[in-house]
Amino acid sequence: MLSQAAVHSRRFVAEGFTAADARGYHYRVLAALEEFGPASQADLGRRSRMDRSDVVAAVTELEEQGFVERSADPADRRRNVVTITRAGRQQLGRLDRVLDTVQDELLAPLSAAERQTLVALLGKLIEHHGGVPTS
Amino acid sequence: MLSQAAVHSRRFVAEGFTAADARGYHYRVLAALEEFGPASQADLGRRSRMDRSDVVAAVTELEEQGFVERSADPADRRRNVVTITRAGRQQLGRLDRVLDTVQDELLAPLSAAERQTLVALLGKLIEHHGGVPTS
DNA sequence: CTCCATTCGTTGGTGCGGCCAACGATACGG
DNA sequence: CCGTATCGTTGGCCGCACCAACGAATGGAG
Repeated sequence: MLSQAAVHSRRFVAEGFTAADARGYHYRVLAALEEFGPASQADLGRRSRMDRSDVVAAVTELEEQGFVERSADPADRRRNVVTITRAGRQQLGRLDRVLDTVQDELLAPLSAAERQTLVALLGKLIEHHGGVPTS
Repeated sequence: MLSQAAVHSRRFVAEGFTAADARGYHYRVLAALEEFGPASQADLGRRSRMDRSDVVAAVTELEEQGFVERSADPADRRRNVVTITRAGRQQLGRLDRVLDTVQDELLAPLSAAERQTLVALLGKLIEHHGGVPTS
């Protein structure tokens, strides 16, 4: 079952993330900022498939850690423009490395060809169900 | 990413389960009881990979719904023997059908051969990471 | 037979991910 | 100008997974 495999995945990811003092939401926000550039929080939510309220919490925490900056949007005073900082990019790099390691661990029993096949199949599933292929 | 696909899976499963007025923990307990017969709660936890405390809650709820019965074990007074009832078996059947439907939905974009491949690959992952292949 | 370690059920708490409702403030279209 | 929509924010809920601690009971070592 997919959920079964996902449990192990989750556990590995959680391990690595807590070691890096971060959570999934943090990574998603940072990744979205790096990929699309500064954005409003609502945009971040849409891009990262997160609820607006969860974006608020994540951005606040990232701001406290100095990984992003919040500033009012002069063009639309409802919006906050969130920008990734230099430190944020470094953190993102760390988390990326964590994910790479985790993925290696997770896919350890599979050959390179099998990994490719698995990724392709999962990609098909995600795409079909309206997912955003986040690498 | 595996987690990505799992999200959709989770959502589908959750939908179906809430429609059937059940949760994942309930299904796991019922399935374990059906497969291995009456068992103590600690055994259920080991078989279903659940924490003892979560087993307590699940069994209590299943008992309220009349799907299982709790009775003291005369041979070991620390234990409660949990038994699945007729109604419980019916509920398990319903949930099994729900899962079948969900799986079809989830794997819709894949051919039969692809599904088989995916299942095989995931099975490999789960087994390698010490998982219990729960169908 | 007496301790000691272990097991069992139970209670209560933590954390993460995902979601919803409501709000005041702002923006925008008719 | 007024209604509608969007944005950030607060606060809450649920499900899954996990941990710590407890009293009661068991079982093995001495």
